[in-house]
Amino acid sequence: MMGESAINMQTDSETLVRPQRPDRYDVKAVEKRWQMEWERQHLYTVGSAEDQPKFYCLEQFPYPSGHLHMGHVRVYTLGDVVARYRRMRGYRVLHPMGWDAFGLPAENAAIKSGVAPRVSTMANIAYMKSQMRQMGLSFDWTHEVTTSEPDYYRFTQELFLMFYERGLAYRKAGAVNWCPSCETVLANEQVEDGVCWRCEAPVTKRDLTQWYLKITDYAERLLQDLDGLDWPQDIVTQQRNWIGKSTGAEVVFRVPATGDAITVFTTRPDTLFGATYVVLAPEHPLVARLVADLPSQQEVQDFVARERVTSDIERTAETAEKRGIFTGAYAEHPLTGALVPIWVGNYVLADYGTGAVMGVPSHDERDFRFSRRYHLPAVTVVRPLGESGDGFEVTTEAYTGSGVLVNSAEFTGLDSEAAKTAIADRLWERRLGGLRVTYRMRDWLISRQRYWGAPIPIVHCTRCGVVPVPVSELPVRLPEKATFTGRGVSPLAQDEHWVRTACPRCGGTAQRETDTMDTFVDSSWYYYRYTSADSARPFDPHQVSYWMPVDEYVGGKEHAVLHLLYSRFFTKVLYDAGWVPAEEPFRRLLSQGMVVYHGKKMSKSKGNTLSPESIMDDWGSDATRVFMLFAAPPEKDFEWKEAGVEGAYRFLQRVYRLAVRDLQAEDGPDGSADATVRRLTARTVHKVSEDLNRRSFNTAVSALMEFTNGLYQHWSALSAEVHRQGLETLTILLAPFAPHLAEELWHELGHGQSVHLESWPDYDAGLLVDPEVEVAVQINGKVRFKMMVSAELDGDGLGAQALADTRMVSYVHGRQLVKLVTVPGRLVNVVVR
RNA sequence: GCCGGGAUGGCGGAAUCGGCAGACGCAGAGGACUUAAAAUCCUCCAAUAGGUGACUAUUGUGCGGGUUCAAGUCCCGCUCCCGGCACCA
Repeated sequence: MMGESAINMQTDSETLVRPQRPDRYDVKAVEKRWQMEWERQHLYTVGSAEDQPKFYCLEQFPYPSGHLHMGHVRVYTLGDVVARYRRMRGYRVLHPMGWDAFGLPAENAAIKSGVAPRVSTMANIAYMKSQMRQMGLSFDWTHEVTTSEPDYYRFTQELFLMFYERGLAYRKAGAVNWCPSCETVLANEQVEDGVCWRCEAPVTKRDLTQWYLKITDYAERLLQDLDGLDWPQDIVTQQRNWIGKSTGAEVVFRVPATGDAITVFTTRPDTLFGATYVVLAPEHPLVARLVADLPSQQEVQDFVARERVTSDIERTAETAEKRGIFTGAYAEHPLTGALVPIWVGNYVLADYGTGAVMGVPSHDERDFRFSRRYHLPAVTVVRPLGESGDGFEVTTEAYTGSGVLVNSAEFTGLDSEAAKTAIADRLWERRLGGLRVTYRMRDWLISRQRYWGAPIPIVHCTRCGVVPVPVSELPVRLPEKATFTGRGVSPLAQDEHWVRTACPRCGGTAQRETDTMDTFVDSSWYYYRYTSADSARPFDPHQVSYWMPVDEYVGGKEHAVLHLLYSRFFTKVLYDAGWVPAEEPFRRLLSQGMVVYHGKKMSKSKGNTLSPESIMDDWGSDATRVFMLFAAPPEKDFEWKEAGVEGAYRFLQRVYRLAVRDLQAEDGPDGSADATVRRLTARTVHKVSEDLNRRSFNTAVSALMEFTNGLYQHWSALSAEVHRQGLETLTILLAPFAPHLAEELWHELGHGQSVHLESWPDYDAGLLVDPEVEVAVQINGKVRFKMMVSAELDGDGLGAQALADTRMVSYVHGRQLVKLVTVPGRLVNVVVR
């Protein structure tokens, strides 16, 4: 109650402060009117004319949190300008929107307030959709998808089954990332600096049997195909680093005492003769067997147990000490036959390479420190190229560079590169290893112990084991009621009625899988569903082959190795299954920067949030859009400034006043500025088109401002025809940026049809160059004066005219002309001595 | 440590292929209109020195070198900032 009256008072005082004036348009009324009109006309529903070239313009769909934030306003504005521009350029444009609607916040809200996730989600969607309408975004809502609805997630489940059939979905027991705050597991991509990407709680480890998607099978293709993408360099690099290809060799160390073999991975097989010990990760499966009958057994088991409870952050910290313990067992060096001790060490990662390394103290910094601490021997086997003779010996720090091999039997004298292959070849001959490529990327863990996600369509039968739910029985629906405790197990597991089911294979009693899928699975294929949102299949193959790939994808950088990597993986699997025609989903990517406020990223905890609705109320959607576009290039972060929106608002009002005045303008006295303004008009069309093609929205807006300034400057000397032509061109060019004002002006200009159905203007290329141009005259590289010349004047003529200029005399007097450089239309440089 | 991106007036930014650095906007100053203010329209606005002045000279794109008739842009060597990865064998 109190809040409401406060809001009313504010509205009243605003009306008092800002009364309507004849020289201003009523932003709110104009924007509202056209939003309703566009909707009535279904203006942005994709047309049926398949003879036009297609353009798929996509922006990352939001999680329906309840309100749009400034980041959303920026992405959707950028995408909307692209979509509107392409439509006017004659493309058939698909510009859909939908909801990434599964996720933890809805479930956490349910725990707190008792409102069912689906109820709060749907309410949030309704509100955010109204905000998008208020922004004047040209979405085609007939393609809307909501990932949490059964008619979407049944297909998410079907895709999971397709992955399962192709051997790309599997269950595995192991230590997994656990977020104690979200009470669920996380994929590797979702752990950033040891903390949960969503809630920033430190991630711990748990031993669980979980479902994975085999993204590692696609590592090489995901890496290779990066080359063909029109993506920003930093995103490509991040993906490349994440995949982390590394070329080296596998080396087998036999354990004579037990008959086992330890395989290690190394990128430096050339240093093999310097290997003086072998280290296993604490989690390595061989550890227990190796120590089984040794006196060290208890001690080693204690060490392993201790290391396994240490968190990843602690264990992988730069400063972490290298701890290890000798197992008491020995392995045989594959080429020298020497017995080397087998250690267990905390610095060896279980899930990279083979989970075991060879220790080469002289040529690896970690091994060097480890060997010093535990007094393990070191042998120098690589001599740097600069060093002469055999005297070189590693003493105070490891030498990790390449060079010439020493102390390496018959390989001595080879350079490192040659030795890598020579040694790998020898290992291969002896069946003790060979060349090998590994990747840093791990398989994608998709199980989540939460309710608000797509149930994994699997049944566990006591007789048949893991059985997929037949496609005909999809969707596996979420139970409508659930008990939300937020305690470590999926709420689905507590619903006995839901869990109990019949085995699809034998009909016996069975239990449903109670984990749901990571929401990144939902968002890995939504852009396919958009093309045919009402299809009875996951998507219509004809629509997909027509629309895909996405021509322009706009989104945030934070998804560089999350959504953008998963979607590429999904697309490759769909391609292999013959479901889609293209191997890459997003041809072109525009990754937009953050909107910063008071110097910091906006967040509730920092208390520096800005509400889009109040800004749009104050200044209107058009001004908000124009400022967003004008303030900075799209990929850069920018600081939200009230004065900046005000500037955009002023610009739009200025355009409006120009139109109102020019509509009443008589012929100027002589039309003497007609030619100038015709050229300015052509130049502006050219500039704005070029800028939109290269996504330089800020300079496009500035060109529109210059155009407006030019029309103001010359208005009294224009014929009525040029007045009108200038004004109509300005209105059309403004349409993608400020759609409401453009529409209003277009109708004021007497047109009955929407400006958004107009074609993008052409221009006469002959008008781009002024007949007279100003060229700079440099003497020895310094601009000394300028002169007006005909634009056609060639280099020789230009040089002659510059030298003949009276102002030239004082500069060249008594000096010798060394060189004359001319750039027609731009400058002359006279070099004298 | 490795990888990527960046540094331009008081501020956001522009300069697309090596060719007049600072477009456009914000802030600021002045003028017009007004009883006055706001709003609007017009003009000025890198620094330093000189000149009443139109102007002239010098310096200037993080720092130091280089290539070139000409460098914000290309090359070499640094500094700092932002982002990503990081005991990955």
